[in-house]
Order: sequence, then C-alpha cells, then structure tokens
Amino acid sequence: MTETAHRTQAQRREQTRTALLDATIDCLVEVGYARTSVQEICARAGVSKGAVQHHFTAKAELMAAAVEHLTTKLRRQLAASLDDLPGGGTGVAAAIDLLWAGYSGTLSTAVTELWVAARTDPELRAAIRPVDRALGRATLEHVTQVAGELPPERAEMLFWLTVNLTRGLALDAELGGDPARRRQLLEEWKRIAVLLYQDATTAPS
Amino acid sequence: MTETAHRTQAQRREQTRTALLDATIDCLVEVGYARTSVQEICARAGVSKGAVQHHFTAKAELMAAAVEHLTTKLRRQLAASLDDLPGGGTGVAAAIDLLWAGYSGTLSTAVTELWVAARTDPELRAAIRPVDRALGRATLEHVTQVAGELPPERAEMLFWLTVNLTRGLALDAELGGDPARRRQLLEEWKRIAVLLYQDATTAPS
DNA sequence: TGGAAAACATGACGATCAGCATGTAAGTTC
DNA sequence: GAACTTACATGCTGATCGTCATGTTTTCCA
Repeated sequence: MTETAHRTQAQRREQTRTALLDATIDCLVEVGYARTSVQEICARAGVSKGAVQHHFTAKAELMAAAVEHLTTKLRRQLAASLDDLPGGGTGVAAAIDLLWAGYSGTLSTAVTELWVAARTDPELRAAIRPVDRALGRATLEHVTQVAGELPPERAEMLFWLTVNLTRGLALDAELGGDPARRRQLLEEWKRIAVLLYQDATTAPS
Repeated sequence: MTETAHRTQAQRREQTRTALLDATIDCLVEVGYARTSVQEICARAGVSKGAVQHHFTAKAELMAAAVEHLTTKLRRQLAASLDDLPGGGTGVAAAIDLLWAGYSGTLSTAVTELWVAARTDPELRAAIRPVDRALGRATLEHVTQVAGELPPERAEMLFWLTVNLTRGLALDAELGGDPARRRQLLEEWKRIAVLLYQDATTAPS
C-alpha cells in the first residue's frame, strides 16, 4: 500500500519517534496521565516496547520529549493564528479569543495533564518549566506587537490576566462546566479588556 | 499513651474513616493522583489494606468519599473566612483575597488533582460534579451577600471571573511560577474589580 | 458472661507496570 | 556483497498494583 520501500535511517528514526510522541499526547488526552503507560503508548504508535527503549532510556525521558514536542506544536499553532491580527480595540478582543482557543484545545489539555503531574515530579517539572516559560514569552511578544500603542507593562498585565483566566476556564471546561457561562464570562472579560485598553491609550497616566 | 480504652463502634468507624480520607488528601497533595495507591494511603493512615476494604468496596469509592470530605472541608474554610467581610469596595478586594487564599491552599491542590483525573474517569467525574457545583453556589451566595448593592448578575459575573482567574493562578503557582507576578496580577485584578464595582453601583444600568 | 457482629489485620492472587537481555531485520559503508 | 551499525521486536523479571479470602481483635447485647 504505502511506500514502505526505502527509508533512510534518519527517516525511520524520526518517523517512529514522532509517532511515539504523538501517541503519548493522544494517550494523555484520552486516558490521562495516571493511566498513560508505555505499553499503551507503543500500542497506539504501532511499535514495540523495544522501540521506545531504543529512543528513550526511561519513561521520564519520553515524557520530557513529549513536553517539548507538545510545546512546539502549541507554539506553532498560536503563532500562526496570532500573526494576522487587527490592531486597536477589536484586536484586543480578537487576541483574547485566540488565546482562549489556544489554551482550551486538545494540545493544552495534554499540557495540563503533564503540568499537574509535574507538581509532584521534580524531573518532569524541570523539563516543563523552561519550555513553558519560552512559550509564554514568545506568545507575549506576539501579543504586544498587536497592541503597540499600549504601554508594555499594561499589555503584559492584560496578557497574563487573560492567560490565567483562560486556563481556569479551560479547567472548568475539562470537567464539563456550563459552556454558555464560559462564553458569557469570556465576552465579559473582552468587554473589560477593551475598556481598559481604551482607558490606557486615550489617557496615558 | 493515648486513651485507647473505650471506643464505641461508631467512634472507631468514623475515626479510621476520617483517618483514611485525610490520608488520601495528604497523598494527593504530596505524591499526586497518579501515584496515590491504596497501600500508600493506608500506610499514612496507620491502618491495613483490609480496613479500607471494609469501609470502601473499591478504590473508586474511596476517591469519591475523599471528594466529598474535601469539599466539605473547603466549604467550611471558605464560609468561615467569608462570613466576616466588610461591605462596599474594600469588601470586594477583601473577598478576592479570600477567594485566592481558598483556591490556592492545599485543599484546592488536592481538588485539582482529582479534577484533572476526573476528566478521563467518568466515575470520579460523576462524584465530583454535584459537590463542586454545590460548593460554587454556596460560595457565590456568601459573596453576593457581601456585595449587596450590586446587581446580582454583575456580582455573579465578578465572582466567576475571580474564581476562574484564581484557578489559573493556582495552577501557575503549582508549577512554581513567579510569586511576585502572581501577586501583581492579583492586585491588578482587585483594582479592576473595585473599579467595575463602583461603575455598577454609582451608575446602575 | 458468653456469643453475635462489627472493625480491622494478614497473606495471597492475578494483572500490569517499567526496565532489561536477547534476537532479528533494515540500512549503511567499504 | 559482506561486515557493521542502527532500528526495532520478543520475551522475561522483579516490583507494585487493586482485590479478595480468611483470621484476629474489639465492641455490643441479652
């Protein structure tokens, strides 16, 4: 069927590697961190336990690699959607929508699983922190470019407030909270943010 | 040492039961949901595996009971601190502080562990949803009593925004985000909330 | 005060886990 | 095209998991 003919060693390597990492993400999303076993992962990836052993010395290393894989994907997704944003007040509302979309998708669900698990796992935690900080800073940079007229401090404040609110809402969504209320809260927050944006731009301190 | 003399059956029952539930919470906070095993729990509670078997037919039932135990504790803690709150603008700021304190403590850490785990565990999810909703509604009632001059809709909106923001910040705190920034964000949100409060009370509609 | 019942302990069971040792197939190099 | 290396598969091992069957202690009731 598919061209299984000739594959470079490097091709084979990265192919199964990404298959394993994608399968890990799927596993985190579908069965959760607690029941994400190596066996389950390589069953989904279509490879054997020996393969994961060959690529990663231990499960922790697989998870660390999954963190990076995951963050890279999220970063690309956010960057792609944040690139073409209008400026001004409507831009603020649009940016909030995009941040919500980014932080409530399946990728972020997997991130949350790893994040919560990392609280009691120093090794995983050490793997997550730097890439997450980098993601945050990169996203912040995109956002501040959109709201250029705003003082950087104010823009940063608005950004982090939005991110943390969004994460709380995402947590609510995961357990099946009322979607209508979430939408209402998000709309309210957009109104507030636009208001603050106008205040800061028309009457700068 | 301690008076191990006479204990009613009911006393014995509830004593080991609460010991088990408290140990479960400790376990969730210290080692996380993924590594919270029955053995670990009853080791911390100082009882045998047979005991937990006698009180709870399965581990899932223990977790469900822990959810209720946990929520009851959190509810009491929040109610106690929310009871004596000043009214008006300063009351809003104080209420936000209290909500943050409530949603960032060890009890809420345990709740988050269970919450995230419940996403992929329908049984646990079914146990969590009703008690969590009840907690939310009860807390909301306390808060709305504080901000009596505010239209109920507005108060509810402010409450849920605060709760979700706080949960996001709590998640950030769990992974070791910058405490100074969190404090800054919380202060900013309090300023915003007070501002909105004043707007809504001085110029209704 | 002695037997019934509840509360709890002990030990074993099958299942599953992560990790390792060993074998086989695919690609590379000369 | 033959030695060699890399990529992957198979099967095992000890540890740990949740659950259960059975024994022991404590309280209760008549």
